[in-house]
Amino acid sequence: MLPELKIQPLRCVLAITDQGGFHAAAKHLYRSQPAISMAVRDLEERLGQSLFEKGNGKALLTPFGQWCLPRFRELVAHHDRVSHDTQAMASHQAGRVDIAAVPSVASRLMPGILTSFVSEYPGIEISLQDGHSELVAQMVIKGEVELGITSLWQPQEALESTPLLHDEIGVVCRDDHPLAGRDHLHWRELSGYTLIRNGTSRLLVGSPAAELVRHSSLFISNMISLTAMLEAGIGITTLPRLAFQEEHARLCFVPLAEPLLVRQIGLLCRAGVSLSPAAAAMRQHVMDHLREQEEC
Amino acid sequence: MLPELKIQPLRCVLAITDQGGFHAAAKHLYRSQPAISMAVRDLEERLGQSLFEKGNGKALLTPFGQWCLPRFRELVAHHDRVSHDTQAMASHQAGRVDIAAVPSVASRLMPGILTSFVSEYPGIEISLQDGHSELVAQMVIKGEVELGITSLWQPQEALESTPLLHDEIGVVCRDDHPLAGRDHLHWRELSGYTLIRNGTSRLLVGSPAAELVRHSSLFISNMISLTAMLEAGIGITTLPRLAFQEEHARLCFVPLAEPLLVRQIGLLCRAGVSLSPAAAAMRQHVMDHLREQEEC
DNA sequence: GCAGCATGGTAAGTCTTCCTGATCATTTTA
DNA sequence: TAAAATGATCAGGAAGACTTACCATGCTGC
Repeated sequence: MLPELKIQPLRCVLAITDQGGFHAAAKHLYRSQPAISMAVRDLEERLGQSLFEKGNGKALLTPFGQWCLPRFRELVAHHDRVSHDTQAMASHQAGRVDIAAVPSVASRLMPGILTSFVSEYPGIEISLQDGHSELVAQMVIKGEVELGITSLWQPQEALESTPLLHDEIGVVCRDDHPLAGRDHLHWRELSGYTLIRNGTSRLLVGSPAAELVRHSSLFISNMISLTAMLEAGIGITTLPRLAFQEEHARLCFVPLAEPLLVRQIGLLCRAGVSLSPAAAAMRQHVMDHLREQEEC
Repeated sequence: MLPELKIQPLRCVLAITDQGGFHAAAKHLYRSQPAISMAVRDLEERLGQSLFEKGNGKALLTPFGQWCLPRFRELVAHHDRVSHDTQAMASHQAGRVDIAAVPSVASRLMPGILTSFVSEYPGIEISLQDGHSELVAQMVIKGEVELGITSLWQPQEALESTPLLHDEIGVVCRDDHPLAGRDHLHWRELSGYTLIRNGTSRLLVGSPAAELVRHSSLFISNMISLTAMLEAGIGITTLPRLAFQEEHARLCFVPLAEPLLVRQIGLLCRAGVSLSPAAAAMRQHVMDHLREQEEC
């Protein structure tokens, strides 16, 4: 019942009126003039009414054509808008990525990654939030964010994970601590010192060093409080190297050599659901960026 | 650069999500299932991104697809709206006609014409205004109205006229006037009576009866005033039969037989410009209506 | 007045697009 | 495990759209 109006013939009508003739329209649309004539004739047959006056050699709109013109113009404009937006979205010139990352990654890695990303894809909106590793995984699963960067704990059904880098665990203490200055440590050397647990301490679980955390009675989750404690010389703690804030002059990081503990940092996304173009671009960018950095 | 999005493939995408699958969409659109697959694939290639998840046997939108869906839906809805409105306008189910007519036609003929017209084309808006014959012609020329119904004076370049009916000129007088009751008159019989001129008196110009109006010293343009004068017995006048209001019981109309004077009532429209669908329908309706009435 | 140049319309041939019918690979259901 | 249903793929044919070439008409300038 409803005739299917194609966009091109409508564009022809607009071009004819705007350019003032069939020939001019043809040149403007990079078509031959008969193509324009035929498109118009076909459209007129579809509508059952003439759009242009016949007979006189000029291209004049009929009243019906005048009535149609603004509607056609609107529809074509709408089409072009959708086409343009869709194209931009598909080609990573627009869009939005929501990312979650563990605090260490968010503060140490993301700034560099995002700097180059925004310069490469200026149109993409980015939202970055941090949370501890389980929270990150949960947000990805629930779809609150498209990408998560966190420690890879155990493989989960609903998640697809890509390893990004290894982050070694070490001991953090004040620079006047007896252990400071060593270039590596055995876990047994820590016994006897006050160990402050933190959110990353569970990385020791399952290793010989788990013994240490069992005997620790201090737990500080907030990183700022933790560093304050360490700077005050209250005790020592274990941290992945990434989580260690180098800008604290009085603190130093000593890798744990025995057991050699690393946390695997990886990129999470929902399994089975493909990413939005913007997120896919971000994922690729993160991987490229880290691989590049590794090579340096 | 901008890909030309055709409406049908977009409709396919909507149908797939709404009907919950390619097969269901195919049935819904009266197409074969491969047609749907191919339309989607083509669209995806055009956009450079997938709209549906691949691999798992189900039709699930990708995030990009989800982003596109509402935009596609809007565009298709817009298309259908334009298509529907255009169709309605073209098939006389909607639209607008502006008409001008001389007062006699507006009050005596138009009511009957418009009654049947509005019942046949309920969607068409109508505007009717009256004015003397030259004004009607001017309004048509200026494009203020599309159609005019008036006395055909002299053919004009810018106007295309179609004769509709003949309207004979006669004498109007009070029922106790010596001339009342006659079934026709010779112009000479009027001499000696007080003749009141009116807007239609110039129809006598160029005929032997022109002599009469030259000696008349009363001119009344307003029809209500004129009839009041006639009812008061102040004098007689000449009028086309259509302009004679039969509902005035004390007035009677006597045709002028010598000279036999008629005014030609005709339909005017601008030359060289075709009518809007609604106006074309009205024009046809007016002609049909009067031809039908003539036959009765 | 007539040649030359513009307008748009028409016809035949070619190329592309779109659709169908049959068939396949995979997953879900009984 | 057989059967049914999903979507993907391929070959062939119908329909559309575009191009080249030509025609009819109206205006313009000498």
